[in-house]
Amino acid sequence: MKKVSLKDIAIAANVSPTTVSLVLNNRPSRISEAKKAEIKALAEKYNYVPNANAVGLAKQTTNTIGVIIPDIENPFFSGLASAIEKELRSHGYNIILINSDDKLDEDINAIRLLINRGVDGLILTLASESLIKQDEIVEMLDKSAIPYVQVDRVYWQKHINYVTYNDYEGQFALTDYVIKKGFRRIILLAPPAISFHFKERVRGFKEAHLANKLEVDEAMIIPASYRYQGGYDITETVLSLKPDVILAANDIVAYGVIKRLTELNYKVPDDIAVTGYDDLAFSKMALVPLTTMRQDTKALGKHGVNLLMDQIKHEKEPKQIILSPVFIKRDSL
Amino acid sequence: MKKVSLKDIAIAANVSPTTVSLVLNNRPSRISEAKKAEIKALAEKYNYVPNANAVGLAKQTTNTIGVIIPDIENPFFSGLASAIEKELRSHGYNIILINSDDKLDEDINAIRLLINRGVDGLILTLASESLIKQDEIVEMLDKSAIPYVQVDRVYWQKHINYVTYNDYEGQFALTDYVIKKGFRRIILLAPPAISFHFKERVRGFKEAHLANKLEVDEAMIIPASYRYQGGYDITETVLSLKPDVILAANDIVAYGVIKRLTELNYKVPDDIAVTGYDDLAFSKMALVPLTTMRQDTKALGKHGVNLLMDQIKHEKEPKQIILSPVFIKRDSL
DNA sequence: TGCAAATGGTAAAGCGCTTTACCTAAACAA
DNA sequence: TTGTTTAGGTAAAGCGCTTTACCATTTGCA
Repeated sequence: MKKVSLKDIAIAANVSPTTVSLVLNNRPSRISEAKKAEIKALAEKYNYVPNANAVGLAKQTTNTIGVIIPDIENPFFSGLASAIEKELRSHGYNIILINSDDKLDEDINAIRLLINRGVDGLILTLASESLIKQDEIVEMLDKSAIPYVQVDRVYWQKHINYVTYNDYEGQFALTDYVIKKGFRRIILLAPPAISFHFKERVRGFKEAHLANKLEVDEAMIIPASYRYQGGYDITETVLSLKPDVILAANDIVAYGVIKRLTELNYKVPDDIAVTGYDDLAFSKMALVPLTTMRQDTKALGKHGVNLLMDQIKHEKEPKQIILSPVFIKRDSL
Repeated sequence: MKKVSLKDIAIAANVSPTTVSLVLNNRPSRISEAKKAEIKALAEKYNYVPNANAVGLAKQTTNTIGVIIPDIENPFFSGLASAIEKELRSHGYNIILINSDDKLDEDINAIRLLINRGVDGLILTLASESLIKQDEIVEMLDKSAIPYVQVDRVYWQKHINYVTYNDYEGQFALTDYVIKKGFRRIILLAPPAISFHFKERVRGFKEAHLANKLEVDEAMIIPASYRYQGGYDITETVLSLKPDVILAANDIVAYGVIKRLTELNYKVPDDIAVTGYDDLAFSKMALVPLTTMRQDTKALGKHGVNLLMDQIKHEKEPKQIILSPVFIKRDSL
């Protein structure tokens, strides 16, 4: 029942361990095809699995990727985290996942810790406030010489690998749709003002108005929160603006809004329409199925991991990926 | 920026690597307290982190735990999986997670694979059908000499570590509550007949009737499914039994039932009441907040991991834990 | 025929740690 | 004085793999 080692295979094949290693790793070498086949067959037969610790030790690699996520309780990020985990696992990597609580200090500590732990790469979705200390963070990362990629929240720097969604395009599409539907008192419950997404969402909102020859009322743009409670709390205030539709920063906020609207005896979408953003998995089972822009966390995770693998395994040039969200029509509008 | 090694500490402290290893691992040894303190201080100062691969290689351990889960799409199991992962991570372990699709063959393959990979331990929630081949599976596990624990779905064997919830107690409490509320046409949408939980749930259901001096109508006990679609599909059939309350096997099934009932113009709970089982996280945000029995996946995961750690690190006697579910009153009844 | 190049490998060091067996000097006992 | 403990360490092997430099043969070619 003992595990077979590379040495065992070597003995069985009557060659040196070197040869077996070379063959099984498909290294360029001058081993004859016959021996190669024989060794591979033996490895297969004995169900040989390399000892990851030994490989890691010899190669000076930990087989571990550090992942930093701002808020694992948020279904968008938990979806993202699990997408990243699954994808990394399929590449044979272990994961150290750190929840930064959307705090800059935690981010910096976490990055230090992960570098110190000797991770082979980093996948980062940093705290909103990290934008301020962007330079410092980038320097720290670059100096470590550890490959990294940014996901969802990105610094837009050309030497950094990143993948994110096109906020401008998404918010434009949503707003345009609403305007063409005839709505005129449109509230944008924007992401927090310091967030990575605020600017482009607002730009999309405004340009959609201009494209439809409508004036933009700045008062209708309200930077808010990403949380359920935030949507719930702000709803009553927003009502004083007499909206006929509320474009929430994400699905969760939309649910908060809908909950409060329902309590206040407004019917959604008959009295006031609401849209979300993200298209979370449970949106179909929810109180009111949500009209929203889909941002697929699987895609984000997959591309993020692929970018990192390109860095680690092939040392490719940095690459940037900007995905397009997809408009999803349901009942909330 | 290079990582400090044990040797570096040894040089700094002017002792041998052996000494450093002994001290930092708190091994029984004859190193003076003064040196111990000095070495620990240096390790701290230089931010020394042992190379996991080297430790693993020397100790002949992989620092990896295998986890088998039947259906990661099911929120109960995804909650369980993430609880287990979090807990294992906090103990410094890596995880190989395998989704068996609730299939016996996949379970057996997965167990083989994990043993072969040399995992340090296993956490298992096996396929329902695995009950049939219980002996074979247990033999395979025991022969491997790798510590393992069963979670949620367990074989009730005294030499196996396991943690699960008390189904009898939960179903009794729920049924009793319903009866005392005055309901009489009570449907039990039981778990699948071959499942680990069927028997005890049914027993709880029956004994609650007896305790209230009511006859049990076997026709009202319907083995069903664990899935949303299962609940949805069976609802129309069940209506011919003129129920006034439907006790679903879990929350997901309850949502399926409620969805279908709503489509058929029944009001929940006014026309027909519905209860769930599990208390999934999103039950609060749902169409109808669900009355249910809470089975905390965090607790399950935590106890499971702790049991395993007891085996691995302290070689304790096998232990069994049976948790009590908690009744949660909401609006669906 | 003689030498370079190609062919087909292998020896051995080293990755960073753990662990077992051993060493030396001082303290103590007889 | 000599032998025995005790205190306080250390040397060195080994975990399973990768990798670099180095061998032997055989073949090709002038």
